[in-house]
Amino acid sequence: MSPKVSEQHLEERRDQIMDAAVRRFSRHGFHQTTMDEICAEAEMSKGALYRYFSSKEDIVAAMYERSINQESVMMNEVLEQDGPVAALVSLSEGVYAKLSDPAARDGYRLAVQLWAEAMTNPRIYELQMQEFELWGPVIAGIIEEGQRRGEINGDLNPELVPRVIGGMFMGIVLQKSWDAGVDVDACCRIVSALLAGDFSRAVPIGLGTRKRGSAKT
Amino acid sequence: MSPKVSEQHLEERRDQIMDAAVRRFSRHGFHQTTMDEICAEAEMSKGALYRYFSSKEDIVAAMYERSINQESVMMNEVLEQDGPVAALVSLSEGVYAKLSDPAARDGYRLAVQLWAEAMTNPRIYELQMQEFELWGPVIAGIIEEGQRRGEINGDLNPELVPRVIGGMFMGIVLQKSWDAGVDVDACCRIVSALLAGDFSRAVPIGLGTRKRGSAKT
Amino acid sequence: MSPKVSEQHLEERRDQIMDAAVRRFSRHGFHQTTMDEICAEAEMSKGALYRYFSSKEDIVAAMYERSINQESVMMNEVLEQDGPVAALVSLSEGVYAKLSDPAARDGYRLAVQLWAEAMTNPRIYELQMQEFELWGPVIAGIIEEGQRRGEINGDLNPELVPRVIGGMFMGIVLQKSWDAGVDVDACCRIVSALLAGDFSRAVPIGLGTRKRGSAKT
Amino acid sequence: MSPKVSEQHLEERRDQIMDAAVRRFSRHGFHQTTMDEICAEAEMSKGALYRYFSSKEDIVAAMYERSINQESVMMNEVLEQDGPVAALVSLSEGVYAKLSDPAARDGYRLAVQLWAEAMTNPRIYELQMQEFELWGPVIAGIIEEGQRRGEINGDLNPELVPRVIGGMFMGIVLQKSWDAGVDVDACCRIVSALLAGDFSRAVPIGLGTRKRGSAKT
DNA sequence: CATGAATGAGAGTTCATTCAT
DNA sequence: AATGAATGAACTCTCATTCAT
Repeated sequence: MSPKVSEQHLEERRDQIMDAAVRRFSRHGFHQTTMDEICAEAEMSKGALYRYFSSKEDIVAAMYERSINQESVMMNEVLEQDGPVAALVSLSEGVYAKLSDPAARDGYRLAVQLWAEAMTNPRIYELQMQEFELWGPVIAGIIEEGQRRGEINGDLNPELVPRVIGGMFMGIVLQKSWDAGVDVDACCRIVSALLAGDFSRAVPIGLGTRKRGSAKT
Repeated sequence: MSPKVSEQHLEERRDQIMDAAVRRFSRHGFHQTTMDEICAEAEMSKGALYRYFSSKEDIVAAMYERSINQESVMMNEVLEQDGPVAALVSLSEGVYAKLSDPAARDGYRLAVQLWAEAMTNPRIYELQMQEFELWGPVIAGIIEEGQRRGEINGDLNPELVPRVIGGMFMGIVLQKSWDAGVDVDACCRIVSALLAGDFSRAVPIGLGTRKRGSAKT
Repeated sequence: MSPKVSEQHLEERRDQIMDAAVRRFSRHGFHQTTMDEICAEAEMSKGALYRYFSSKEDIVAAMYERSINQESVMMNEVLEQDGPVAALVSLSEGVYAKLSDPAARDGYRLAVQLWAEAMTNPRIYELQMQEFELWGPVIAGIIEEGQRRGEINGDLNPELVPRVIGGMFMGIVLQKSWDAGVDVDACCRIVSALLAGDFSRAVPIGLGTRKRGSAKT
Repeated sequence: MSPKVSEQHLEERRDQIMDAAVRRFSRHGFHQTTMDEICAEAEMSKGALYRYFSSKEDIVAAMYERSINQESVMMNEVLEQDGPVAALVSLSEGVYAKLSDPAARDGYRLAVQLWAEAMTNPRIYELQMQEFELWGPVIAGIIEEGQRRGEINGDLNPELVPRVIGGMFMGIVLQKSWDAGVDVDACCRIVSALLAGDFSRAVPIGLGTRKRGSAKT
């Protein structure tokens, strides 16, 4: 019998390390953060840390796994909606809303660090792709449904729409990472307009048919 | 012996170094690239390199300056168009077209590296913002014009539309950096549809007014 | 609860640890073996191990003591023989025979590790000398007897003959440690020939006095 | 053109490092010696050292190569002799004579360290075998010649005689490493006696034929 | 008695930068 | 101007040993 140290304790320690690492990676960068700093931030000795993670890369991999788990849980909630376009907009709103939360800052700034890392590190790349696979097919499915219903432009490749929609989000995350002052809610409204076909009309006049702006009639 | 090295020679040497650095940063990452590697790639000694750049960061800064100069030249060309929406679409097409060029790969992969770097390095951050300032106001101007004409949704904050449109581009760059196989042209068509209000309609019914995608009638 | 753990239990545990350590030291080297590995091999916790031995060096010291005890038992058996040369040969045969046993491999490979260690570690050195003292005087005694009888070259320093004979054995052990394929029995025959004055004759002519090798008559 | 730093300078630096390493390895052991200590002993910075050797193992490998080169030069000198037995004895005398030189102490103590290392490290093992290949075939050749002439016992496997003769030397080296006081010259005389069939005679009497001891008649 | 989580000094190695030539 | 040898602080990771449970 091992003396205490439950499964839970073990998980807590790992979380403690990951949380510390998120903070440092996010604020100082992945490569600029030393293991010593993570230890200090986690209030733990080096030896202890290495008992739970065998390398810096390992910590990052575990972070991905943790967030993939959390996201896949969340995924199933946001889905059911009136129609494809509404689903898309609602999905976006959910996702952008989290960007507004100051508490999420470390998390999405970390993401940017890891995007760069994924370019160069096959293991991180693989995990990044796994995370993408969580969202990509869901959005692609919505698009296909929308195209069947005639609500979404049928000329567009449904496989690639997630790349554009996801890309839009990534781009906003990036800018929010640079500048906490970016008004994500307002950005989200622009995104929603784009998705709802409400951003522009090629020919302005026509008038009566649909009025631009918030006015309904 | 010539009394001084010509301005031109100096510029050529700097370019030679920057080109080498772009290749290494792009392929191996900014932090993973050593000065030795840059020297080897540039076929130059350490001493020579340090004569032209006083640090790794300095090379990156010079890269930004170089690309800012190039882009501001290009800027003035793409502008004049029939109307705001057409201008937007044309701008996008120009910009995405470059992503398709395999020769540009090192360049945009470098960009991703620097985005992460800008998050933690004030000097890089400043330069990144300068680059953004090149495009942001231009797009904002187009949006305002579009809103005046009633062609673009007047509810949207024109200051933030560049963030979304630029963000979309960044997101595609990121994904193209990860996977060279991404079909950027097809993505661009999706972007154009979004910008042209041609992506979706909230109400599906075929009113005949606007033709949607492949749908007949 | 029993008031105290039996002497026997204690000895068993120590043997269990030493056996595990022998295997690891032998296969991976003394310095390359970690306490963790010994624990794993001994199927025992770190805490338990440290209850029986207070350091890595301590384990090695105990190993020496154990083998010194075993050898001194064995010593008394091989001794009585017809004459000094026969005794020497018989002693060698006994000792080399053990090298042929694959089960002894870990043991003699460990020895090589410890020879190197004895060079720099005074405590190990002391133990190694103790082990030598087991054999040295015995062989020296045989030599002196042989010299008295006129069977062994009287010019040779009897104190040093054990060094040469023992050295020969060590050298074979070393080579067998490197290459399990070495034919120790054949080597032993060479050793016996050397000891019996049967290796060479300075003058080749077949004087008939002593038969050489395969030569008949 | 590189600025100074001839081939010779480069070789001197490498020697400087190897010499320092020999001293430390020999006196404190291979594993107990840190790179810092080698640097200090070589009066050189860590960075400088790593310019010449990319790892601790690399230093050892270079040492082997250096000594293999030196030995193979020496090899060709000692060879020609009156007959096989004389050649053997002369070879031994040459080799043991070097052990008596106090200046050689670091070198042969290092050897012992590496013997242990070779057991466990394939690269070192390979080099050790290479070194053995320098001597082994030479001695084997002498033995075969001796057997042809009837001067050496024809029953003995000539391939294995080098193992025994070399082993004898290794065993003496080992003991000299432990105790600088060992009288190597006297040991060498014992070795010579063994090789010359002058160590013992199975049957003591016979008398007149050959008298034991230094006396000629 | 036993456990194994925790410690932290220290190992080998790297690399941006300097500077004598 | 150019060279590349030299520097040494800093890095990631290891491991013998301790001790609360």
